[in-house]
Amino acid sequence: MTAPDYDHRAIENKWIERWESGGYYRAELQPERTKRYVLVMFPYPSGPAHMGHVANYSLGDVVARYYTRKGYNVLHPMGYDAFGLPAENAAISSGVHPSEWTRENIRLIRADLRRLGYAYDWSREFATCDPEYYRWTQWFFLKMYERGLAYKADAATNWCPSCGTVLANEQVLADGSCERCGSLVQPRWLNQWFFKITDYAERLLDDMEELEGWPERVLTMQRNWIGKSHGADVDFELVSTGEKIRIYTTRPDTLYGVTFFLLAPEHPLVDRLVAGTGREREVREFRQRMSGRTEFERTSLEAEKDGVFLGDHVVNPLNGEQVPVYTANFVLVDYGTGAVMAVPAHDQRDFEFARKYGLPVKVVIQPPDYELVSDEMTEAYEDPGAMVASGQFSGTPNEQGKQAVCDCLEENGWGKRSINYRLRDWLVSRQRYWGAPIPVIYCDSCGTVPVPEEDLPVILPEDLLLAEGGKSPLPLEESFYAAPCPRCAGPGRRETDTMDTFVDSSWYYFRFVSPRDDTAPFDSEACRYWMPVDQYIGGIEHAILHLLYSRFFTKVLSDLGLIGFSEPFSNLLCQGMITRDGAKMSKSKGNVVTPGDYLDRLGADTLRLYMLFMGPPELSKDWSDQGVEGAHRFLSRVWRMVHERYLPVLQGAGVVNDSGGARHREMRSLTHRTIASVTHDLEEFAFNTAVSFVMELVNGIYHYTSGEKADPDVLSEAVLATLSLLAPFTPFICEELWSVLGEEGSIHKQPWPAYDEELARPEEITVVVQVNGRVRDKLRVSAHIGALEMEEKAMACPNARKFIGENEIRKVIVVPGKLVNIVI
RNA sequence: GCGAGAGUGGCGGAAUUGGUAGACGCGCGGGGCUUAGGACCCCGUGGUUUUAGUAAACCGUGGGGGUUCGAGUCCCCCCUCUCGCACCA
Repeated sequence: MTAPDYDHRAIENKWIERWESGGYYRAELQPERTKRYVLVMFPYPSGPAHMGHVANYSLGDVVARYYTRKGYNVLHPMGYDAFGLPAENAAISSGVHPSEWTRENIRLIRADLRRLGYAYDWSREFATCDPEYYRWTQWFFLKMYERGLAYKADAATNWCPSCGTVLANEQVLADGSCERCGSLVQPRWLNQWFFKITDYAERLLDDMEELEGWPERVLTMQRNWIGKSHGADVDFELVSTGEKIRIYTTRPDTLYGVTFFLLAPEHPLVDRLVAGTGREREVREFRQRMSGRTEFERTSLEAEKDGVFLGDHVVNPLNGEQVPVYTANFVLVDYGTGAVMAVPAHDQRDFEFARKYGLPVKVVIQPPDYELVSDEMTEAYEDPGAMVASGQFSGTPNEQGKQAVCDCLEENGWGKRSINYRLRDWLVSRQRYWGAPIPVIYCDSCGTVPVPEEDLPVILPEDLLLAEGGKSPLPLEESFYAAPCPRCAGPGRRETDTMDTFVDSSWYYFRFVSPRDDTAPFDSEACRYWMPVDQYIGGIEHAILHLLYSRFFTKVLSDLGLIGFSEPFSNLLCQGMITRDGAKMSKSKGNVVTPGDYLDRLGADTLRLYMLFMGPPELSKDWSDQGVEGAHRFLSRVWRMVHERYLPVLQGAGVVNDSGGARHREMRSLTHRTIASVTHDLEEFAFNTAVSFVMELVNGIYHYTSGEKADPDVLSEAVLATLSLLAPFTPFICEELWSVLGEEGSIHKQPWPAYDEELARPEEITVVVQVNGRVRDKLRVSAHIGALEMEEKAMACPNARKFIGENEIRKVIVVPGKLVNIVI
C-alpha cells in the first residue's frame, strides 16, 4: 500500500486556519480552574523570525501545550517590544519611517510565528509602540514620579557619539563600547531622568530567596550586579580648614595603615583644595585627561595608576596622623563617597599608586604563617591576619578587628558602620525619537509639572522625520513641545526625551492579562487570577537588566497596593544561544540560517522538533543541516508508520488478540513505559530526551509490525500514544494523522495520556552479573525474580564461575532487579 | 583576579539515590528493495589486542590520587574551556 506524501505545507495551511477560526488557544478567566501563565520574552521586531526565536518559542509552546493537555487553564500570549534604536537606524540608512519599519517587521515576524504553529492567544497581541500601551508606560512614569522614584539630576552619562544619545550603564559593553552600534562611548554631563532603583536594592536582594525556580547563575549575576558590601563611613579632617571629608571603606581594620588619601577627579573638593597651591594647572590637565576617558578606560585593570598631589593633608581620626591628599584616576565619584583612604600594604591599587609616587607602605595586618616587611613587598597583602601597629587593636584577628574598630568609630563620633551597593540608579531618559515620550511639562513659573493622568497618552507624533544626523525631531517640533502648563495654564515646554525601551518591557507581562483595558494598565481581577507568570522563558542575555527592572517594577506596584505579590516570575528558564560553526550567527560572518528557508522546504514541525531535540534547552546549540534533515526523516517515518504499518492492520491484516503473546505484551509495555518517560521529561523540561523516547517507541512499532502479525488493539494503543506524546512538539503532523485515523476532536484538546504502572514494567529484565565489580555475564530473567533466586542464578553462570575459579567468595551484593556482584 | 558552569565516541548529546557508560539522533559501514538511487526497510558502529570464525580479554567519561563490592556520578589536588563581573575602596 502506498501512503500519500507527507505534504507539510498543505497540512500546515489547513490546520492554522482551523485552529485560529476555532479559537483553540483563546485564554479565558475561569476562576474555578488552576491557571498556568507561560510567557516567552517577546521579540524585538527587526525582521522575520531568526533561529533564536524558533528555539525560544518552540520551548514555550511545548510547555504551554503540555500544561493545556494536563488540564490547566493556560495563558500563552505574544506581543512585540517595538520601540528602540534599530528602527531609527533603519530610518537613517534606508529612509523608511521607524513606525513603518516596525509595523512591517511585526507583520513579518507574526507571519513566521503563525507558520510555526505556536498556540498563542492572538487576541491579546499588542506592541509597546501602540498608544494604548505606552499610555500606561507613561502612567508608570507618573507613579514613579509621585513616589519620588523618578527624579532628574545631572549625571556623568555614557554618551554614544554615533547613536547621538545617552546610554544606561547597562547598555555599555565591557570594553566601553555601545551595545547597539559598537562605537566607543564618551562621558558627558547632562541633566537626565532616573528611576531610583537603588531604593529597592535591599529588597531586590532579599526577595531572591523566593526565586527557587530561577537558575542559580542568574541569581548570582543579579547579586553581583547589586553588589552589596559592608563597611564603614569614616570622617577625615582636612588640615587646612578643619572640614570633614567622608570616605567609605570595607576594611576599617586597616585604618592604621592609611598613608595617603584619594579623591575622585570629579570630586567637588578637588578644585577648592588645589586653589592657591600653584598646582592648579597640573590638576586641570589631569582632570581634562580623565574626562576624555570613559569609566571603563579609567578603571580597566591594565590602566596605570595615575594621580596628582593636591597640596593638602587630612588627619586620620584613629591615630591622629596626617597624610597627603591626592586625586587619582581609579577612584570613582559615584561609588561610596568619591573619596578613599589609601592603605597600600593591604590594597593592590593603593600599593601600585604608592610605589609609583614613592609613598610609604605601612603593614598593619600580618599573615598567620610568615612576616610581611613593607620594603620587600611586591604586592599588597589582602588576606586575613592579625592586626599589628594598630594601637589598642594590635593582636586582634582582623575580622574581629573590623567590628572593634567600627565600635570605636561610633563611640567617638568619627564614623559609623555602613552598607554600599554597586547598583546605580536607572537612567531612563533618551534623546531619541522612537520611544514613549516622558509625560512631563516644564513651566517657567511652576517648574517641572507631570502631565495629569487623564491627559495620557502623550502621543508620539508618527509623521515626523528624523532630524539632521539621525537626531530626534521632537525638540524641533513646536506642535509637539509647545504645551500649556497643566497647573497654571501658562506656556510650557514638553519634555522631549523619550523613555529607555527597557521601561516598556518592564511591565508588558501585566498587560497581557487584560490587553484591551482602557481604564487601567491591567485589570486587577484578571491580574489576581493570571499573575505571577508561572513559567518565564528567554535568553540568558536578559539575566540582569530586563529581569532586574521587571522585578523592580513589580515591587513598586506592590508598594502602590495594586498587587498582592512582589515577584513577577515564579520560574525562569534561560535557553542557550543557537550558533553555527561554533559562532554566533551574524551577517558579517555569513553564517546565518533563517527559519523561512527551512519552513518552506521541511516544514514547521521539522524545525520545531529539531530545535527541541538538539540538546538541553539551557545549553547553546550548534546548528546542523544534517541534524534538521534527521528530524524530517523521523517525521516522515511517523507518517509512514501510520499509513503503511498501522492502517493495513486496522483494515484486517492483523490478528485477533492472542493474549499469551510476549511480543504483544512487550509492545504494550514499551508504549506505557514511553508515556511514563516522556511525561517525566516534560516535567523536567528535558525535551531532547523526551523526543528520543518517542523515537524509541516508533522504532518499537516498526519492529512490532515487521514480519509477524500485529494485534490491532495493541498497535492502536502504541500509535495513538505516539501521536499524543509528540503533539506538543509537532502539532501539525500529529493533528493531521489524528484526523486521518478518524479520532474525535483535536489532538491538542485531548487529556495527556495516562500510563499503567504494571504494564510499564517489562516482563523480562536483564540482570548484570559482576565479579569484583566487573561485568562478567548477563541474565535474562522474569521481572518478578526474588533476590535469592537472582543470587543463585548468578552463581551458576558459566562465565562468572570461570572468574570465580577456586577463589573464596567473600560477599555477594544483590541489587534487586538490577545486578549481582560476587566479591572474591 | 573573583563568581558560576562545563569537560563523555568522528559529531550533537544520554546515563533517579554511586549499580550494564555511550540511550536517541547525525555521520560512517554492510545487507535488502530497486534499471538505479542521495528514497525506504533491516543489521552493525568507543578503542586496542587475540581468534579462521563463534567469541574473548584488556583499556576507556580532561589528568593524578582517594573512598567503595562497585565511581562519569562522592572527596582532595591539578589542567582546559565557556559565561558573567571586573581598580566598587
